[in-house]
Amino acid sequence: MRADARRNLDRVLGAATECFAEHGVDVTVDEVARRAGVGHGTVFRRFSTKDALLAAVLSNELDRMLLVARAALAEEDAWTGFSDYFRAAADAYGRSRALLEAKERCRDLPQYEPLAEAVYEIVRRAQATGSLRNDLTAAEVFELLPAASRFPDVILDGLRGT
Amino acid sequence: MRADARRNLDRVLGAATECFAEHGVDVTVDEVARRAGVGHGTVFRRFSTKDALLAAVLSNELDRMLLVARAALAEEDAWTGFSDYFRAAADAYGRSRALLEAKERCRDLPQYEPLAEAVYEIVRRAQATGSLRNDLTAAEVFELLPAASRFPDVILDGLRGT
DNA sequence: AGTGAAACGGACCGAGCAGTCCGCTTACAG
DNA sequence: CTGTAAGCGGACTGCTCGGTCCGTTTCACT
Repeated sequence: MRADARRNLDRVLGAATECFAEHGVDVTVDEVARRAGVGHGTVFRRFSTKDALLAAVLSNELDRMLLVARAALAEEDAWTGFSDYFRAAADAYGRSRALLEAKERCRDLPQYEPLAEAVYEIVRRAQATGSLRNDLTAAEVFELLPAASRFPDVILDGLRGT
Repeated sequence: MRADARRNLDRVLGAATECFAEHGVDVTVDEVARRAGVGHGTVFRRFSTKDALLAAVLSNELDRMLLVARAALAEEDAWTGFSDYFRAAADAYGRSRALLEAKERCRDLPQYEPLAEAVYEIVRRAQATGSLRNDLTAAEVFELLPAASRFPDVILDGLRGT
């Protein structure tokens, strides 16, 4: 790959990450291209559709979350592991509008399955010790993330076991 | 106003309420017109822009919420009043995507100011008795509504005072 | 320096949408 | 019953946006 192509690819991915985070999934490809300092034809050469560009950005986010999830499982205290991961995930949602709006889109990504499994285990473990209330499924717990991005302490208080 | 015009106006408002609730603010005017069983020219004769149509629908929702808020203030127990209103509001958010997506749009409506005042008083009263945690402003409390529409009990647990 | 392939980007296309317009239809007063 | 103004709806316009194409530029290897 030519050096200029590589540089432009990086710029496009960076610009897309920022644009999707700030303006959500409805941001135009033109806006991404402008921020990257390239023509929008260049964006479409690397990512055949706007959806492919979004998928690439989401993919990076999921990769990062998977690392955090693995670290949470390594933590010996179940509640500490859960709340660490929960706060990190809430923070990610708070930083990116796209993550909120494209939650559904993430299900098709290859990273989704392993992340879902790790997260399920984080929740199961915390519920088994009684530190996390057990009247919610793992999926339900993570539907609280948007709210938790603004007020993590309130939500974590609500989630504590009896 | 002619009888057929009146009937069509009602149909359009009803269809718009349903469409905005189900599909959010991006639903097309054509879709609303189709559901109402009229041409879309008819919609635009009554509501000069799509935004005016949305405003009319949101207006109705705010009217309903204002009644509920007044009832909550009439309740003698502060926490009961608060949680009654909070549950009702969460329920409204759960039923309507438009309410979530157009929260900002509501600020310009005439009903907003009186509703905001009533809601502020509901929160202030509950915080004064210590039943509602007081490290959040009224506005912040109601940022939790989207999450509360799914899991009211979790959120209310998190909101209870010490 | 010269050359060929890779990369670029803006002109262009088509779809979908908000909003307009006008010839046709229909309710209702007299 | 009839005249007419209110009401109707679909064809049309203008604009935005995703995606394509191709003439021009740039890289990198010799």
